[in-house]
Amino acid sequence: MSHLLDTTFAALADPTRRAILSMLLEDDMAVTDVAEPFQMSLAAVSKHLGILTKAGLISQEKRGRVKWCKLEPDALKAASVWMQGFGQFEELDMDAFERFLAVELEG
Amino acid sequence: MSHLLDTTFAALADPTRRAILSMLLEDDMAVTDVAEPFQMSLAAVSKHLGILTKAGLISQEKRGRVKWCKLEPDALKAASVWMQGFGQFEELDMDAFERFLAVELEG
DNA sequence: TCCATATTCAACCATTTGGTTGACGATTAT
DNA sequence: ATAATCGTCAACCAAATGGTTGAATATGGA
Repeated sequence: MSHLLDTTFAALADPTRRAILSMLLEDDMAVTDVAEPFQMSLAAVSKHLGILTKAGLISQEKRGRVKWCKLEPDALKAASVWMQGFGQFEELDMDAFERFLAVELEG
Repeated sequence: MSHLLDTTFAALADPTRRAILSMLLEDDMAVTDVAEPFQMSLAAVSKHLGILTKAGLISQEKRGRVKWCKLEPDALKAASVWMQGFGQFEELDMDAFERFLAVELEG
């Protein structure tokens, strides 16, 4: 079972985290600025950013006293490949899909 | 915020549920047969199937005393469209993506 | 130096999640 | 009619999740 897919999909399951990813699509942001539009504490947003970082969906780099958050879209590749296998809605990359299933079943 | 994406991604975050989806890719199956390869109780698998059903990823139809489980791949469409927006790894359907972001931000 | 800003940490809390077990209802077979 | 099979339900449990608050750390500016 792929721990990678576990953490990726779990990270994407939360609406706050998806909103954060959408925000980072436009530009890199500091933690404080990421937190601003949300009605929860800074600490809570910081936790969400930690989860996104652990999932590899973003990276964080500290410059001075501010920590910059940057989208890492490649991290969605695994999940995307997995999903493609189930859809008639987009062209099917069956080779990539079966490679992935194999990896996941092996563990 | 899209409750649809919440439930879809949450459903996909569990390895047992992803394994079930892979099994159903080959053919429709009865609940008992779905449960057979797993080392957990039938009730636990039944719960997983309930979660997949609620997420729309599978459907269940009772014929006689056996309940058949069937993959519903279209349910992945929303999640797939959302993910496409973040990838450089596949051709970008930016129109569909922005429509989706709009829906999600409205709520 | 002293204060403000940026961020995390630690402890705590309520809710959800993923599992168990045993009893139960529905259906089929003997 | 009785027994076996299919599947769910209800109650329970431990662990994970998503949030809070207050203190702590690190850096930058006056």
